[in-house]
Amino acid sequence: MRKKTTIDDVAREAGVSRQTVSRAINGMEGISAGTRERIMEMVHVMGYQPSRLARGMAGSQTKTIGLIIGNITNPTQAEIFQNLYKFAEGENYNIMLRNTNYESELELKSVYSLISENVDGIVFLSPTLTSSQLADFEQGDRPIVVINRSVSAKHISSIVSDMTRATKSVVEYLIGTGHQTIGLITRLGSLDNNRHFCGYMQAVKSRGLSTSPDLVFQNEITLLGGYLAAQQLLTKSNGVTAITTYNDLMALGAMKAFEERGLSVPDSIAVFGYDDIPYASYSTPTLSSIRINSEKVALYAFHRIKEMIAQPEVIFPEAVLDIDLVLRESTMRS
Amino acid sequence: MRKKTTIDDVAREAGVSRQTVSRAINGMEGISAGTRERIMEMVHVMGYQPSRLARGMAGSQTKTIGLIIGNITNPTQAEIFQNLYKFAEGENYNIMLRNTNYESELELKSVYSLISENVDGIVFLSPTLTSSQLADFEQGDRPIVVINRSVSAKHISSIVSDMTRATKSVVEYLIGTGHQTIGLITRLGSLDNNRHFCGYMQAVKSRGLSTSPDLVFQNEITLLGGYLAAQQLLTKSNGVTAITTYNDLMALGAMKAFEERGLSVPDSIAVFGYDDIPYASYSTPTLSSIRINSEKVALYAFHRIKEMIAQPEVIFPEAVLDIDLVLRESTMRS
DNA sequence: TACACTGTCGTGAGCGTTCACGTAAGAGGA
DNA sequence: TCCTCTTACGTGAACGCTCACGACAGTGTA
Repeated sequence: MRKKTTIDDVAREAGVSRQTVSRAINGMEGISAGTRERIMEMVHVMGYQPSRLARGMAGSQTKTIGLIIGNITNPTQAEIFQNLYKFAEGENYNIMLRNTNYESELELKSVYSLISENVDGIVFLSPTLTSSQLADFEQGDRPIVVINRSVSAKHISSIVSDMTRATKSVVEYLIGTGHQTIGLITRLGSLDNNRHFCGYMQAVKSRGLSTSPDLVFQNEITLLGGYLAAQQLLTKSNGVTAITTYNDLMALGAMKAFEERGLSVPDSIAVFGYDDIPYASYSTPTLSSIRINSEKVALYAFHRIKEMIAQPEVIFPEAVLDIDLVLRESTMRS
Repeated sequence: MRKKTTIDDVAREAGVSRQTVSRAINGMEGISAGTRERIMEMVHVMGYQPSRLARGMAGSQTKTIGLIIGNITNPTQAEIFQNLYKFAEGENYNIMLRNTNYESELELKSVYSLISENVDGIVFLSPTLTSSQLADFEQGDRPIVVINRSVSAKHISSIVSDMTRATKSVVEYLIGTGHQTIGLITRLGSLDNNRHFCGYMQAVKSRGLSTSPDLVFQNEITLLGGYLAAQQLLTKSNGVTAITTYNDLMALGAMKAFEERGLSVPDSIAVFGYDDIPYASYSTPTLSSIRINSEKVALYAFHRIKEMIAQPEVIFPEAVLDIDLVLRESTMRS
């Protein structure tokens, strides 16, 4: 079993002290250009790589940020992770992932587990916990960035793509193209806390359309969830001619249910998704959706968490990101 | 800034030594039931959580395994990760993810970065590196489990779902239903190392069908990759009536290209996917595919890596997992 | 009584870094 | 010459655990 080379090995070989090697590899001041070069050369030759564990122990930061994610198989969340990972990797940061399956208990537990992992900060990407739950709990002063939720609390900062406004636009668009009865297929959980539902209600009310519990269907945020919700919708004869869904997966599931019942999309029923996942432009019919710039979301989140780590006392304002309506076949009126 | 409670805090409060607390929380021997209970009570009250960093420093293991993944937005890889995460979480193991975008240089770099992270073992889930590349490199004696590749080397063990055999079955099935000219849409990279291609060739040759470079198309393992490959296929008038694809994403992309050209699937051209992602049963037409039991793959990989960590000298045999043909509309002959 | 053994607990060292110092040599000014 | 300041290093401690011991009481055996 070959021993790992340590900073002491390098120091001995280079004929300097441990601390000088540290200064060299961390680009600190108080070292001459000559010695730095000599040390870096030696580092390269010996294949020395500093241990993250020891660095975390001794230093104040671990250069690791935790990411709590609802479900990594969700294409949008996966894409945000991928982008976040890309940025983090570029600055030698580490991402420690926690997959919670949207279970609120597990999400809370994950926060503590990440803290025991000594992460510098936590990014929260899951719609499960309510804003007040997030604001309430003790996170040991570690900065938290919450994506897609407005949370106002110390050490917590938000990055939101305004789903309420986006959904309002969607519903208004559907109304504008002549739809009078619009159904809502959304995620499980309290509706008060559901930005999708809120946007829907705002649009429906402002246009004076009828709102009925018979138009709202909740299920899991998956293909199957959308499929089941749509089946349920079809059991009610409520005259729905268009639906807005919580995300594209639910929309695609719903479209399958409609197809199986011989209902053509968009002629019999129009379907509007959310997230604009890659499948949305490959389905039949192609799916209208809301485009989220996941790279931008990730970039903002990464910058924000870094800022918060560097300046723990500063309170940062909520960042709001643009979204775009992408119109495709599933809502085209012939 | 509230200080974290350490093992010493707990020891002082419980009136025992540090080591006794360690014995209690790690379920070690040499401690009476009474003291253990008293300590655990105190641990709970004080909300003590051992630091993974310190454990890693002091102990021989970090309880962390690295996972090198080609692309987390790929549904199958995401699902395998999710399952691996589930098993790992259950045994208080940590997964450290590396997303490589199939770039071979990044994959090699990731191995070293994971080693500097002091992981106990590495699981490799990406088709990019060849078996010999994997077998060759120095991993500092850390055990490696490679999924979907046969590698025979010390400290490296394989879990494969036999893609060669599965693809052979697919092509034989297509031939059995009357297809004479079968196209192949597969990933980029050398074909020698491509198990999909090998299975295809075995079937085609054994049945005495024509094999031509005009029947093989390579592109990225994505929806777009499949779409582009299919477009290319359509430029050649090669009489293809069925294709087998490297995965479902490519199949779905290809189906879109066929649809755009007015070719109906399966009547004009049959399409067979691979992986059986959730969306395969929601597309129009639904997609025939190969089902991989990703939970089983993850379970095997996790057990294997644990075995290898525990018994570094033992050489484990390759594990081969079953696969199933799932027949759906995209290959139904009317 | 003397001895070995077993169960329960404590002690010191060490993991590989960074941090807050201390120190020595040389430059510059009065 | 003496003092101060700056540059370029080195030194000990600390981070929070585990590991390999050592110690001490109680029990059994000759």
